Amino acid sequence: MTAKPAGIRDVASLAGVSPTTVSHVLNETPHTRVSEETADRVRSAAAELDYRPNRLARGLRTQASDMVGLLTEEIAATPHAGRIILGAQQEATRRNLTLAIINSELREDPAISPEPVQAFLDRHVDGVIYATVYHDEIVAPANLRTRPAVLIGARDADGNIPAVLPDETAGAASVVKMLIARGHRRIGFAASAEDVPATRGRLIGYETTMADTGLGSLTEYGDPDARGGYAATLRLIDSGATAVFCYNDRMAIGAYRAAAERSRSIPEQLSIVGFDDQAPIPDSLYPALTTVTLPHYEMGAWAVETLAGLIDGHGEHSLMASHPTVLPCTLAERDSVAPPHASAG
Amino acid sequence: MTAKPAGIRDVASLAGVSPTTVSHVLNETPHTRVSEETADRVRSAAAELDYRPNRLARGLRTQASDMVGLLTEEIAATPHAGRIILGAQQEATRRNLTLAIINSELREDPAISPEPVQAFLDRHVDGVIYATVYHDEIVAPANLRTRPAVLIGARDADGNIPAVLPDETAGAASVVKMLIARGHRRIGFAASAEDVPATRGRLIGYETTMADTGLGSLTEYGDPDARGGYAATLRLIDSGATAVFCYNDRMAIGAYRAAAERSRSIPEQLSIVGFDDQAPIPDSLYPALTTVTLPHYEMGAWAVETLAGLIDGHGEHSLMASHPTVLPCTLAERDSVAPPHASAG
DNA sequence: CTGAAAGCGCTTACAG
DNA sequence: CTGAAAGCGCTTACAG
Repeated sequence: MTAKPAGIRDVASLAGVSPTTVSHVLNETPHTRVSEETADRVRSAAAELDYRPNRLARGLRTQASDMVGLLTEEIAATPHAGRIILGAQQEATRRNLTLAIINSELREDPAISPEPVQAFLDRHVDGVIYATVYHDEIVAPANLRTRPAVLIGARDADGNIPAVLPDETAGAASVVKMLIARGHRRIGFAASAEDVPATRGRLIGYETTMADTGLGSLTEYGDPDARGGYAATLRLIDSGATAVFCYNDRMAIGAYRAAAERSRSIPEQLSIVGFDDQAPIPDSLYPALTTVTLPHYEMGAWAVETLAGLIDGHGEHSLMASHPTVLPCTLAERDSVAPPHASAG
Repeated sequence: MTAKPAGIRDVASLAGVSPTTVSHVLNETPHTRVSEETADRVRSAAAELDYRPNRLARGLRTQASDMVGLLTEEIAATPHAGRIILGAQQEATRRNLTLAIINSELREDPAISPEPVQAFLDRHVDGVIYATVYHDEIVAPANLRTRPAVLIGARDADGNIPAVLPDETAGAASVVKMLIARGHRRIGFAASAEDVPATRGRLIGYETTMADTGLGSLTEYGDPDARGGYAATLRLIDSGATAVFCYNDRMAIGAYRAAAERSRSIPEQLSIVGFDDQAPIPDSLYPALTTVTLPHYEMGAWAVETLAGLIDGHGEHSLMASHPTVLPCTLAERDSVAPPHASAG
């Protein structure tokens, strides 16, 4: 019963045709006419034997493994990595591709290490995705250029590899606009002084939106953690802010503490907004934190989709590579925002 | 220059030997004597051509893909999944295996879905790992039994598949022992009423250790989130607890709030301990939360190691399957524990 | 509309 | 100590 699984010749002999014909029918080879009757016989033979083509054998022959490699930079370092992987995996399954994963160490160096890439190439993956969340630009090793590739979270220094990034600036702008629509005027920003794309993008989004609306900006810097958010928020409250927009959710944790210390109830007396939608923070705070969700799932899916296009040769490669694709961050409204209490400012 | 990569025959002709010999040398085939001189020639030819054996071709021939599949149940649902993947991936790389990942949906049903397993089998993976964090027991689909398999986070209902689990009970016990060693007597447990292995194991660890030490247990139930921890801790404080051990870190967030509300400073007037070491909670709280780290990385690595053993046929399969392997949870001591203030109790 | 034959790049009895 | 030959399970020109 659990004999060895059926091969293409088993199907062929059961259907009374040649393996060639079985291959044509099952793969729906274009420009190949097979009579409907024959095709039906082949299909039922395949079904009866529960024939599963050996993907390894096919790969050897077609020089395509139907496998894509995802190289994550220090997967464990970011709590969001899971959603990138999930997006990539689901899109891969949708396209009948298998997703292989290798983790590489987090590195200061903006150059991608060639070893993990080589491990994928040895596997003859059809393409590779490199996912990072820390760099502006990376420089790809030579061996990565031998195959279709796509970047998540960084752009290619040489401008040859398509990349996808979250639209941090628009995300921050949407927060400020929402706060203004609710009636806030004195909107403080608890910024991070780290020099990474996220800090710059969010700060720009905040500042330009404030300026565009004729509002003065109110920025205090702190470390991008609860302690930094606490200190920055204290100063922001003392400067008369009715709403505090935090660089990230971790800072928002500290903002809540600062509000409690200054006896400001949230959201009635102080509105707070975070960024990242980093589980379990927003739902662990009381009231639940209004924040911004990063398009991690979407970036993962985009990467596989784009890679598949490159592999199939629809490569507007150069077009895409010159302008990184930017995916929207979406506002996740929960309970930490209300109109300002006193009409300050 | 970027001509097609060297094949085994290129190496063979450069070294002046047959492909057979190249294969023997490079794979160090046992029971095969090749003169050192010839072997050296082969190795330098391979190095010179930067020969990388085609793993697909080898797999077709040897009927082994050197690929293992990791099936994660709703990878995105758990913030810990990343470390399981990391452990599995690193152990796989160490063994020259490739890790493929497929996510399956979270299901109430304790039966593993056969489809994702089939997707792996079509790929001819050498073995599959099924990782879940929610079930007691799972029932494996028939197609999983055709290949070496290993479970993370659940045991096999039929007792045929080796499994690995965190030692929740011992982890909880170690917390209680530590608290007792610090001088606490009235140690409260903020428990969860959810019926999953983790809730049961931690409660048992708490209760038996208290009982073994002749201490009465002090348990309050709540939802396993910040709000639940808040309510339970309030009751625990009112019952005179000098230390509160929370079922998980999310409850500990609420415990901190409860302590603030009752004007108990942490850790001087109230010690708090969590469980899970769920980033970014412990370091986002002030003072930083002492908690328990789950062996996620280790379970991932164990799974690949065990699977590799099964694949190579060192299968004490049945022995292992009957008794799930249990890996220790380790105490992560930070700043939320101190000796009790007043010698209560 | 269908099939015989070659070949993808390896490994492995087997023979010498 | 070394090599010729077969074959893993497919796909794909090519021929008819």
